[in-house]
Amino acid sequence: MRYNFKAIEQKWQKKWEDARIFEAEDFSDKPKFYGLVEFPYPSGAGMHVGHIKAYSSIEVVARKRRMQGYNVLFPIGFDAFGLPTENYAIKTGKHPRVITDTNIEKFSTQLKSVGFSFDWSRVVDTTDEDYYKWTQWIFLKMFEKGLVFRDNALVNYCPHCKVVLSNEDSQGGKCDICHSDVVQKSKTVWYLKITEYADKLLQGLSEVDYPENVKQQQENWIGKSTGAFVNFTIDGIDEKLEIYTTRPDTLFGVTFMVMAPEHPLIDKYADRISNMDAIENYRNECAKKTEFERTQLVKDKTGVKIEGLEAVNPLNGKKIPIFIADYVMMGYGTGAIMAVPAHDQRDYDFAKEFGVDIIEVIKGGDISVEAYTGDGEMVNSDFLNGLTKKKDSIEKVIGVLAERGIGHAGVQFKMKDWAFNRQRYWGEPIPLIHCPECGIVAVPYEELPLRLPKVENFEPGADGESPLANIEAFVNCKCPKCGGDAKRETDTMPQWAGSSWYFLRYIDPKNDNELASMDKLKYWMPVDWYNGGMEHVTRHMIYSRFWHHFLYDEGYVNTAEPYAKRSIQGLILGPDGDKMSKSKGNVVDPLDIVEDLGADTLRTYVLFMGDYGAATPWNDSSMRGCKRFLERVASLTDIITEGEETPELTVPLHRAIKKVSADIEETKFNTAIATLMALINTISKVGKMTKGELEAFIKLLSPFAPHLCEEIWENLGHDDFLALAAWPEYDEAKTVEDTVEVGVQVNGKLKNTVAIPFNGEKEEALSIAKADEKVAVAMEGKSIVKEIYVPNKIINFVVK
RNA sequence: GCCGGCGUGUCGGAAUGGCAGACGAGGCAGACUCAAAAUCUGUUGUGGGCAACCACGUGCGGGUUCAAGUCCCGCUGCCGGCACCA
Repeated sequence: MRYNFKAIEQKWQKKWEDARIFEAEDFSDKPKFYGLVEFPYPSGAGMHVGHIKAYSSIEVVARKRRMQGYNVLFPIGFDAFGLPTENYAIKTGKHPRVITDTNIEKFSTQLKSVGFSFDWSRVVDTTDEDYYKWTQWIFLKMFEKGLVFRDNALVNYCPHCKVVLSNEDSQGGKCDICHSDVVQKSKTVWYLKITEYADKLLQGLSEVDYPENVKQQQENWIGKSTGAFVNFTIDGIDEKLEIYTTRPDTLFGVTFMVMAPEHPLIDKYADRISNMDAIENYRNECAKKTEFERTQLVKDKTGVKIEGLEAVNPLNGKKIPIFIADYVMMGYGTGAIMAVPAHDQRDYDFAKEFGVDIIEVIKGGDISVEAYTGDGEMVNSDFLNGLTKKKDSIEKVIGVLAERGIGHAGVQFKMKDWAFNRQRYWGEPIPLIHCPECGIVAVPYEELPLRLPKVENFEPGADGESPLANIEAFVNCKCPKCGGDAKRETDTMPQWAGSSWYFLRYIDPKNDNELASMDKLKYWMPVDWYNGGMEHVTRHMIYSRFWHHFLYDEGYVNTAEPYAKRSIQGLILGPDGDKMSKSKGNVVDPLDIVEDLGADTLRTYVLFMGDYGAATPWNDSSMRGCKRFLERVASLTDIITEGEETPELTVPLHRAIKKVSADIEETKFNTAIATLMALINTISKVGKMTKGELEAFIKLLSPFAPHLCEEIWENLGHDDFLALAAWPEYDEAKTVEDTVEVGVQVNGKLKNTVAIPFNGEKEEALSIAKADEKVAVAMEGKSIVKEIYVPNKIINFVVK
């Protein structure tokens, strides 16, 4: 058969679409499989090779599952709210709606040209008002449950994008969108209380099948620590200074206190502080630093002593100085710490800088050199003296603190609440109303969706206000509670809102009454296998697990965890080994490859190019090798011979079925394809194969190169779809030869290989090995000390 | 600093403790061709040897084992994440 990929690919894409064979059936007696890929942001640039790699994995699994008799849901949609579209709208004057529709159209055409077996009848678009109605609905449910709150606090702010960012959106102190340095700004913003779910998000990790590094990264991000809250007092005032510590066992070693520069107690007692000028100066300096700069200087501690206030250690009544220093953050714990220089390196550095006492309470280190953080005998510590285990000391001291009412055990999380509003147009309007009488009031459910109003100008206001703030018809409204004049919230939700639940909508995309029906959810959930990128582990994956846990608690979904299994694709690098980027000019356009070499070659290559999880450079000639392979497959129709079986091919074929089937399950696509390449090499040497053998071959290849395989299938006389044919089975007995080649070693050095009966007896195997000339030469004149025989693997003679 | 992961030919990469380098690319040689491309065949870890063959070889040093790329200890380099988190 000649391999005319262009004609073949167009032909089968049309046939699949016309026959609607990839549309999932709700409810069915077949076992279900829900395979999910991260839906794309429909940018104007179109598809990237990274999309192809990301989608090809679940594509292969989904195609295999269909052939294995599963009812498969493999949907696609568009995560279309976001800044690039809005910025493009500002630049061109086109409406984001128009831009989004154009881009979705473009993406759909491109995705179809690669032949992905998506269910196109369930497409969701997060910017569709029938979709974001439910995004707003979930938000209101959270509001009802007290998970939405407003607070004035220091937030991450991107001066370039003029927008407030969440912690997840400003990792490493850089804006996730434009990569400018983020600054800290005091602002009143909306938060979602994700921290209330921190423990559940942590616990849930034990019941899902995620790669170990993914779990670890989430654990790290959540950052649970256990310790104690302790109330120090301020001398002479009826005021407590609460701190959080993981080392309450060192309480007798406290020699000073440190508060974050922004700590509210400073302003409260400003009149008692004699050096407010110095303190204000220091605060100003800190405010000027970016988050990044503030975390840079690890060794050189700065700070100012508060003159006029002294703290009292609640255990021994000792008076100790209080400092402010920027190594203590307002956003973690209570914004104040007890400092134990003898047993904490940061406190040690600070104490050395400021000449504060260092009191050893745990023996074992040399505190004249550095802080000691290990275990040891407690000293200078009253009732703790003599204890030697940290665990025991902590337990005892927490008991005493509780007894005396000055402290208690507690946990802290590094994860912060989710700053949830953006001063932007192209997002879901936040369905809340500010009423001068009633306060914050929810938009009634029956008024959802709260639609984005038409505007002319998408520019954010100079004072950091959302473009919606200028639309009077939108802003001015009646309070749903009291009926009086009120104003709408004008900020919109962040980009991550719509993607936090989209996988639920695929299950019931046209439901007007609920986000998805419970019956359908019970049939399809959880997602059986979700593939995506590492960059979403501490963003989208955390957010969507949070929302899903919430929906589970409220009884709207049937599982706590949304994703049963997660896999990660590695980056495709440019041919030069650098990350692909327009500025470097090393970007590969997948559509060019579809045009020049075909979709089947592209699909096969992105999975063959290397370890699926690793970053791999692009290589054009290596891809042409995949094209050559497919051409050889096409030509197999020329060597078909009559008969049931080609004896020389039986074992290689059964082995390939076993290997390819197993490799796909482990995302080892590269070795699955390599197995088929090796098999075709064997077939070429044999020079002939039966129709049945070719059918088995193309079934194995079809998830990777479906168009070509369908064409061959049709050529072989079938009028049904190969995509729905049965996945081949292997016979374990046929995966082994009667005889096996095993290596024969003398003192661990390979001397030769010999043919031994499969699972042969030791005596027989050893005598065959000894009869081998090279082995005999190597052992000549020596006596055998030990004989090792591992059936079908190795023979080793230890000689002296 | 802490937590992960990795280090194998010219390159991408294979190897449940059991014949290191599957498969692909690239190179070299040959066939076809006026020629080139495409295609096909052979060859391709390093060193030595005309050869059969011999020695060496998975970042470095040690260890366990009949046997180590794989397991253990120490070091080193790279990648990713977290980070004055109290």
